[in-house]
Amino acid sequence: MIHVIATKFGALELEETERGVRRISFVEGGASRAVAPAKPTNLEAKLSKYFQGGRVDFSTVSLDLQEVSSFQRRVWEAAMKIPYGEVRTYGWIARKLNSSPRAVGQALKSNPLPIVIPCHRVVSSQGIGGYSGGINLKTRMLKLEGALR
DNA sequence: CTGCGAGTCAAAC
DNA sequence: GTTTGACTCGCAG
Repeated sequence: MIHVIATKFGALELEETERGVRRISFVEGGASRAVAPAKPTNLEAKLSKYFQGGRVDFSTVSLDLQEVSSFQRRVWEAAMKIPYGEVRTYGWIARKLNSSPRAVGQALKSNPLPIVIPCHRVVSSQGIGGYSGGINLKTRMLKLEGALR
């Protein structure tokens, strides 16, 4: 089941199964393709609330992750523990997992569930760091959460 | 302050 | 086997 919803950061494509959300991606070309679902799912309701600036807890959302390495899973789980409005550094996660900052970045890059897995809350110790959806997007989401000075 | 080198480790080649 | 990062730390200029 695939839905496209409109947000102020562009259209968002969601793929959900009976087991949970499988994939989230930002869609090129803005919100024109957005379709209002007849019956918004729990996840869609949370996402629209989030993009309206609401403090949303995604930790209860059920996930349907496809085959991934155990390392990726550990990094994503660590990222989901970062509270709303706060940030951590790549090095912070690396030390927690006995890994290295670059490896953490690699795992976050392949995150299939932006926002639900808040990879945008992971920043570099020297600056904003990177983001697979574009640094611009990362910055705006952190501002939305009030996590940026 | 800025720039460079080395350390690091999972993934990609 | 080698190279490449969404990094970090330390140390020169």
